[in-house]
Amino acid sequence: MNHAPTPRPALIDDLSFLIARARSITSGAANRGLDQFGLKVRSYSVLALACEESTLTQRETAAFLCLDPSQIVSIIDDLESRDLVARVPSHEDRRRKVLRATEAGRALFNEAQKAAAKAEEEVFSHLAADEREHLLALLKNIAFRDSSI
Amino acid sequence: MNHAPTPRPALIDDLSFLIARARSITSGAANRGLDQFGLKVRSYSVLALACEESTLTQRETAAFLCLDPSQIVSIIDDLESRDLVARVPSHEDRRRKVLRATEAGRALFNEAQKAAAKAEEEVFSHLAADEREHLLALLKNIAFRDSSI
DNA sequence: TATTGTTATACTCTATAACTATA
DNA sequence: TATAGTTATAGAGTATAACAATA
Repeated sequence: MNHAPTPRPALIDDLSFLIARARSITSGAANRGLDQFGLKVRSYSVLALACEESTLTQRETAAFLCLDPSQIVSIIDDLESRDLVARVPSHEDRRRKVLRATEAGRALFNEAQKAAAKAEEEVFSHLAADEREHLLALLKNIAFRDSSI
Repeated sequence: MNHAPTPRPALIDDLSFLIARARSITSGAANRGLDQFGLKVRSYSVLALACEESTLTQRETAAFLCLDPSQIVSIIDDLESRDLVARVPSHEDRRRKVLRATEAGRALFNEAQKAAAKAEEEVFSHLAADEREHLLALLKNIAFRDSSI
């Protein structure tokens, strides 16, 4: 006979909960570091993608950032009004607009990236280099498990 | 037709970005699993804490979930109106209200937990048991690095 | 007919200040 | 004076449907 209460995994051992709490902490730290550049995590991420070698369309950018296509419009509007990124129409398919960072956008991103890295360093300071590598690999497995990336 | 080259941005090696994307995926999956019980990740988390051995006050619950104390009120209002949790005033300090799950709350949580676990299983299915353990430890280090928990 | 970017809208989440009752 | 819970409110984030231009 088993009258003991069913063993119940506590919330603190729940992966989803820990990811949610870690996200709250890291995004808060990143936003504080990015504030001086007029950026937030989302606009910073869009700018980062626009600075990459293989630039993406708005649709692809939205998918990569887990945003709805409609959400990305105002973010790009803001970045474009500050001459940090440009919407470049594709001449193969004129519906598609490729995101490309301007020189000013790249310059700002270089500075913003340092600030973001510094802010994140506080959050991850307890982890050794090999632990961060391992965490990176595990998270990539989750974040892109359905993706071909 | 595939106009876009496979995106390989540096952002994909950013721990904060990966945590944010993983959170988006896991919370989406959890919310879909919890919907049938009239719960979301946040109300589920509050109910989970109310079911634990050492119950918390509203203030402590909010801190644990990285919520503002004001945000927790409506969540508890909802759970209490459905007779899933009770606000129990502390007789030592009558300002404090301890959160306690009712029998109905525990019963619902038992079912909801199974659904949440099933939904999360899809997200973490690529990870072996030892990888999940390692991820858990690493995330705990980040999520509670300033905490005494 | 389907897709890209866009607009509009509504809903949820987050952050802040101020209030009440207790200490 | 300080703290726990609460209220009100505004701003940020998220989700959905519909539209014009293009394929």
